[in-house]
Amino acid sequence: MHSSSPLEVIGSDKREQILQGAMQVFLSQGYASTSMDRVAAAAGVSKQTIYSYFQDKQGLFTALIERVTIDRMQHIFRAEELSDEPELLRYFAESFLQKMADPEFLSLLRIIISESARFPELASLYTRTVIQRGRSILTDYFQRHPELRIADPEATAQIFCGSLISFLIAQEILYGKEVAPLAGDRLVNALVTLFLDRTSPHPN
Amino acid sequence: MHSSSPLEVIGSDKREQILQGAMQVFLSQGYASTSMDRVAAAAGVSKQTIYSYFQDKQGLFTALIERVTIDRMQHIFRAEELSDEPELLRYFAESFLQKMADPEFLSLLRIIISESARFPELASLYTRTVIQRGRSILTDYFQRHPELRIADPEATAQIFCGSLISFLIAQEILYGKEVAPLAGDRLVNALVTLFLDRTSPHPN
DNA sequence: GTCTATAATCAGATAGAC
DNA sequence: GTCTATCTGATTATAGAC
Repeated sequence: MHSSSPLEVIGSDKREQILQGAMQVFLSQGYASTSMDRVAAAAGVSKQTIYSYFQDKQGLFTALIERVTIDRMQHIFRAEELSDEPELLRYFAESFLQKMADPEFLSLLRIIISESARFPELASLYTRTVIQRGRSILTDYFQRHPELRIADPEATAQIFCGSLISFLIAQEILYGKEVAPLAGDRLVNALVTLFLDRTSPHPN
Repeated sequence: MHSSSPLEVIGSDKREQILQGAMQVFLSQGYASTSMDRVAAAAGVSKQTIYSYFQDKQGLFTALIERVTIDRMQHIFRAEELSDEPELLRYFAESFLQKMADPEFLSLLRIIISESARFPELASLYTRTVIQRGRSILTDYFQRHPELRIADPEATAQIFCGSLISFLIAQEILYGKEVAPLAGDRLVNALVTLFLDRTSPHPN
């Protein structure tokens, strides 16, 4: 650990290469169905090279998922500072839905759920970063907007985020797109309406 | 098939026995990590007996999941006729949450998501029975209650069911119970409030 | 019909050449 | 440091005894 190129900070190149290959295979095949041979082939290195960078299959998988989880979390909530405009509820829903609809994020969500029993610490990490984060942003927003008359900001934030996530699971993972299609626009409209109509009672 | 214990009526006994064993192992270990040896041991039969009732591992898994899906669906929506009382929204949420919180249902949901790529037809069946069913019950309800001013009943029904399902995923599968606990009562209250407050504007 | 024993394949992990 | 070749054990599926 004393070899001293100035830019060594970025971590080893081969390690990155292995993680890239591992990502392709693990995210599409799942943990148990992924063989180290396929990871080696996808990464373009030999198996022994993988074992020199990672202790075993579990170690590789854990390192990979931890990294992808942190990456995705930062990407989704990057500078997502909710200002105080009322239309920001809609903006949050739209951008949340759009960002989480990318294949890599959906694969991550699927594998986190799949392996939640075998790797509870990964599921817990996911909950603490992605889910908790989204919930607390909205909780803060509801607390700063008493005119929305949200009695329980935390539970309501869970409802808001949860309806978006389960929409993605149903449509994109469980083939709802083909079986019972529902446009994302309609979901966002219905969701925002549910909240915004509370400020101005209907003219009746 | 001529051994004649009086209780032989229940359809092939061995087939049922195999499915029971398969359920234990598949639902807890997932598809790829389940070996036919363990299924045989759990069912108390030999491997060859399994192969005489089912074509192969995929065939056994498919038959099992199809049956469990239909079973659970009928159990959850049994006589769940939504009458027209307004408090039925709360009753629906409570009973939905309670029935879906049982371990067998959660394991089924988890494995359906896990294997959605390898067994798309199982995911599609799940969507058509469980998800579509819940959504359409609520869609009908919203359509029969125009005083709730639901512009898009279908999308709104998806939001209602979705927030319940994702709550279970977060709390029960992704260790939210330990990391960021949130009581079911609070979720149901917040959810119902969101809908019922729309009928009677606030006194302001 | 059901079991024991076995075939053929493939997995994760390691040893040793360069 | 990286690769080729290999070991050990487990897996799916089948053949043949009773």
